[in-house]
Amino acid sequence: MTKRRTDGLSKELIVKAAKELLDDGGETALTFRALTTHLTTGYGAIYHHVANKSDLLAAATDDVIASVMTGVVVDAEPREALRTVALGLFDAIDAHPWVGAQLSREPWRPALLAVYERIGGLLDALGVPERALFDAAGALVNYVLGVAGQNAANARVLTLGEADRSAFLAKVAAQWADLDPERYPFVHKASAQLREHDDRDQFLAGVDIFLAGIATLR
Amino acid sequence: MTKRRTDGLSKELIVKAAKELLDDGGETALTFRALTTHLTTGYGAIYHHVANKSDLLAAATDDVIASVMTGVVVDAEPREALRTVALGLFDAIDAHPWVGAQLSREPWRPALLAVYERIGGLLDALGVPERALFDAAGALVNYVLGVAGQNAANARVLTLGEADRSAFLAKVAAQWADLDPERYPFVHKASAQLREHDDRDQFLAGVDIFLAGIATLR
DNA sequence: ACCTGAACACCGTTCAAGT
DNA sequence: ACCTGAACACCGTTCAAGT
Repeated sequence: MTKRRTDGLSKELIVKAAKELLDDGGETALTFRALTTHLTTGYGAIYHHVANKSDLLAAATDDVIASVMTGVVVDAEPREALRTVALGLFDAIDAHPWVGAQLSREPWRPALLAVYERIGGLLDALGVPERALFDAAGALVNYVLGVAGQNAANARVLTLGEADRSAFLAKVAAQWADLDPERYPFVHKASAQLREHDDRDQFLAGVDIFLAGIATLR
Repeated sequence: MTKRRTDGLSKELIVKAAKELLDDGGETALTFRALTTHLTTGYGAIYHHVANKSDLLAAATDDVIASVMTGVVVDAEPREALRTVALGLFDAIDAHPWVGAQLSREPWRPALLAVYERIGGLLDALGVPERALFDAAGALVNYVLGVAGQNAANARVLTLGEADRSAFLAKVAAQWADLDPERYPFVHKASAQLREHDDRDQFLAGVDIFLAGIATLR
């Protein structure tokens, strides 16, 4: 009954609106009701362009990953390029935490395909022998997505309730420190480092451990 | 109006029922309605023992991980024990795919704490220098959970629609093979290995790459 | 203290009807 | 072909009322 859209709707427009809702309010903010308001349209119009919510989330994820994959410069030598690509993914998922949960859902989607291609290609350029290339790429991709997803989960918790990162870390670190050193020697000892650590640095340290391990495959 | 429970309800009983629903029907099968039927009780009775659905999922996850951590034998030398623990987690998440999505949600929960303690302790026993221990443990835990989660996502897809694993892998491998070798040289080449690979073996190969990388930190 | 179940405020998705 | 919005079949959660 209200006025009809004059400009045509499209999947791109819907995905763009979905990304805005997700970035602003997290995964729970993406509802078809919010979308219809945002786009001043009806449910059917949206369903005419996307199959369902899952399809919409996947398309939004593809979008974010694709822009990382095309945006990152890789004219550096393979080792440095790998670190750059990994950091690019880390930062993108940090900026769009909802991507983290999505990536592990449908590994055959364009998003992950591009990631495998880029990382596999760079490992090849690094001189990893062909027989080990598939396993090495799989392991590295999974590490990158695993950490990034975990980090995104933390980011989600922070935006929801907690005041700020350092206060949150201090709280968890205090819990770790309070644990019985007899039963939890490692976690107890690690509490100080937990409080002070930088997620990005630790992520990169892991990438380096990986690359060092891969170097032994030669 | 129907007859009242005579035996008392408890959080343990609720968590047990939740695990059964999750194992049988996946994440979507866990609803409070299904729980009330399963336990022949009302909503309020459940909410009297658990705070909300998220709390219930976390408790069920803690349960699964705890039984892996106590069940796995670790009198082997550290390197072998690490592989055993990693495989135990992999198999548990494979058997309970819903755990995969949960683990990355609240890293300060008992479940992840126990994992960090075990893996950190074994890395310590392996001789990783103290300054590198925190980063190494973080990286390895994230790798293990990342792969396991990804694997669980695949398992979820398989139980939902696809006939069987090899048919599914063959389909995705065919898609990879069809890609333009100019644009996707790595993925195109890797399609044969994708079709034939064993998830468990590839997972262990990744753990070994990691341990090799960690060995260089000495 | 523990349990019951109607009710509330949401969801995703469908579909007859419009242009 | 594309869009509208009422309606349907679900959710998680609350809460007055019971024992």
